[in-house]
Amino acid sequence: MATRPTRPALRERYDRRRAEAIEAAARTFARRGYDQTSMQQLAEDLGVAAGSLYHYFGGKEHLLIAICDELMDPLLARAQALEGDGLPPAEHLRALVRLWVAHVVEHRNHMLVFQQERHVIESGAQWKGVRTDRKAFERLVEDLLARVEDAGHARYDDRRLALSALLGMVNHTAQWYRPSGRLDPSAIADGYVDLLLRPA
Amino acid sequence: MATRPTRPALRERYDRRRAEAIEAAARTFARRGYDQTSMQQLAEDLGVAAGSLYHYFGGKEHLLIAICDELMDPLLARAQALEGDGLPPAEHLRALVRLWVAHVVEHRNHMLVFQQERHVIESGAQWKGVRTDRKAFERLVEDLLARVEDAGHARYDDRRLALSALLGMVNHTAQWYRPSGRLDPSAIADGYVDLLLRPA
DNA sequence: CAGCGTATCGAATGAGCATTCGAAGTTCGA
DNA sequence: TCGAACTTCGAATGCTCATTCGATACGCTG
Repeated sequence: MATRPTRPALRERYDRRRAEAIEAAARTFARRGYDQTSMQQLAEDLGVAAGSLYHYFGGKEHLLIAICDELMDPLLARAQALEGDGLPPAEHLRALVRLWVAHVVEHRNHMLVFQQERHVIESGAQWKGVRTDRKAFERLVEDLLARVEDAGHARYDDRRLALSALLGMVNHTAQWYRPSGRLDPSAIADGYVDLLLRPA
Repeated sequence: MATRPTRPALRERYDRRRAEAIEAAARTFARRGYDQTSMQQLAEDLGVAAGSLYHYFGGKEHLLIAICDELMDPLLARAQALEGDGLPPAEHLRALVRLWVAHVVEHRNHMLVFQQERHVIESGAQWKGVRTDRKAFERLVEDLLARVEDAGHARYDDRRLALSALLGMVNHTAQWYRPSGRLDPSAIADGYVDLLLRPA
């Protein structure tokens, strides 16, 4: 069962193999669904025996948790880092949405899994961290929208509705984005921001 | 196996029981997930034996198909009916989004299942009808957005991006809407439309 | 190169599940 | 009321799957 090597020389390989497994799992879960994917299939994708996965993960659900953590942790961290840059509200919003869309696009398999398995994540103590991160991120966006409004860059009948709309459009991007598509992540983000920013 | 009674007197009961099963399945699939829900549990929810469900449905997947059909068929039908009303573009859009949000809210369990099982629906011949309906609906919205733009009610850098944004925000509504919430479906719809309509 | 921490294997285990089906019960229509 | 159509039952079937575990192989480190 999941034991990180004590010997430093072995950690790099351990961490790399573990990350590869998460990446492959995200890809396969996104395509076939979490429940429809057996540990056997996952192991085949990686070219190892099924039992070997249990050296890196306590069980199948740990893979799911790892996928969600890989998705939310860096997103929240980057969004929080942006807070310190002291940008004016409208520019801050644009920068945040760009960063966010880029993250969604970069991790679209993670996103698809996250959305598909919403019902699992909503309940269960092992998911508390993921839920907390998501709430913190949404809170951060909401506060920024308030500042955008205060600065006169927009006027919403209902700010929380504007927040939900933004969450919906950005997260939905994972469902249709293709790397070979017409628009790059920045253009997509700007298109969204243009819908949200208009002088009062 | 699924045989609709020939005797008219029995059809009403058959149709009702079948519809109840679909409704209950949508509720439970939305909460626990399709794969995590056993036919046994579904049967218990309905107060019947597991085997009895097979009198109404050929198999578990038929329940899923029925849920998606119940979701898409009436939505597409209502949206198409609206086309005949000859409304000017901006009003037409508002009417369509109101109808659409109301439908999503009314069938939010169906929507959640539809979204969660996206990967199943994307492939497989038995899902062609559902896929066709969704495409037809999206096409209809896209054409309407074009008319809105032509009429000078909005100007999008990229119309398909505006379409994706609208799809994202409306469909996302199923994830947060609560009947006891602050906003009613019309107010939600109007909030979305306000983001999309602005003079060029 | 010896030995321990590490990594992988792969067969075995046991649980859960969708589906089947023959029997028993129920309801309608004549 | 009788027979046929319809409905429900629930135990049996056979499969898939997550997980375990003892054995084996590998590779640092001293």
